[in-house]
Amino acid sequence: MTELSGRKAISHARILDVASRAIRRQGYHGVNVTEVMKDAQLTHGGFYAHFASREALLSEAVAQAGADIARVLREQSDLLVAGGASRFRAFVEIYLSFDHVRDCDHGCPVSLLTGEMFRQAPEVAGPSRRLIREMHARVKKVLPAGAAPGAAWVVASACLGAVQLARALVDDDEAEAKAILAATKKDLLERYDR
Amino acid sequence: MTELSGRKAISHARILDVASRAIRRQGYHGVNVTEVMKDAQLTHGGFYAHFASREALLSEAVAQAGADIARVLREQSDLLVAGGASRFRAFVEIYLSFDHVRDCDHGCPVSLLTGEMFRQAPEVAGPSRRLIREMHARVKKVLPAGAAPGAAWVVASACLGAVQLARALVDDDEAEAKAILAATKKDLLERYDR
DNA sequence: TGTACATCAGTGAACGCGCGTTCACTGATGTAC
DNA sequence: TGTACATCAGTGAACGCGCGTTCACTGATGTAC
Repeated sequence: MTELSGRKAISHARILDVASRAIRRQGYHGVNVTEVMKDAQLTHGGFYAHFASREALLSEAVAQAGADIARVLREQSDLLVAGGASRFRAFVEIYLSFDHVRDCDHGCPVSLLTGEMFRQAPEVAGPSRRLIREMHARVKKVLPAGAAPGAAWVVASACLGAVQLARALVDDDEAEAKAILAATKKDLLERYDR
Repeated sequence: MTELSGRKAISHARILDVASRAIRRQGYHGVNVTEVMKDAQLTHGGFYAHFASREALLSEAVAQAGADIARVLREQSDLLVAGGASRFRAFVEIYLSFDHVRDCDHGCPVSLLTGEMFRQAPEVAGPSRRLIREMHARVKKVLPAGAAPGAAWVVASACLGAVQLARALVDDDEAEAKAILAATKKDLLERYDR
């Protein structure tokens, strides 16, 4: 079993943390072994004592990003719910927030990687698809009981599309990016929040 | 002015055609100068007589892909409309078709590139954003007159998200991919078609 | 109509750099007795 | 408690390959007279 407090395990976790941010900010192909190791305060030579290959790193980094965003969504959602919001509203407010569009490093990996998933090797595509299914399950859980079958996919599609479009335009026209988020938020809340 | 029937112009168009398919299938970073030139039946040495740099090619290839999909949508849409469909229904049926998910080479570049747009250099991001705006305008044009402001962004987001999710899952679970498309199609038609 | 010359599109070899991967080695930590 | 040895995590140099870019050259086309 992995000795979680061992020196090597600590390095491993630090590499993964760095990589899970890099893969979100720069995409699958933007992850650079040398750069990741440097950011984790190590030299690149030691990389292969931790991972069998760059692809193995990508695969673990995707999973790490998924665990990250699950925790963040849970924590922020709990806060909003404590303030009186429904679970559904909390999800929508967080996912379609301007901060989420802006802060790629800690954003939802589904919104940052889905467009490239079908181009990845099986070893990387597998864990990536898992994130999509987790997001789908998350949405399903917060939807009101009477929602149509398929509603969770509809909501997930809307959120994913809106965040991606906003991100693509934000540097060029911030107001338009915000308008996309606002329109989608309004639409989803009117239809599903209660 | 460009002599469109000249030998060089013909080669240029062939390179662009190849590149506009490659960029959709393989993404921005997947476009390889040597490979594109080879597929255009030329040697890679001649590339810089046609383009100032690889990025210049990407920029033109994006625009070419946009022109391509505009034509395809227009043609296919006219057929469906001739068969009795509304313009809105035609758009939704085409965009959310299984063929569109499968045939990346000739698919809508917005669905294939949006996730990576914010990571591109300005020279490439500019023409890319233009495609998003064209898609938005296209949706706006086919929406019923009374639609809420922002409805075009909502519809565009839904279509974009659904196609991307379906593409990411189709190799793993074809039925699920089809279910995503069907749910989104049904939802959009119920809300906006008449 | 023919000759000489200039221009043009494309060829193919080479260059340089980045990056994934390998490996001999070092210094620190742990263990046997 | 101390000594000798083994193991472990990380270092830093090097290798090999892919790929964007450059360039001298070739063969074809166009032009002047």
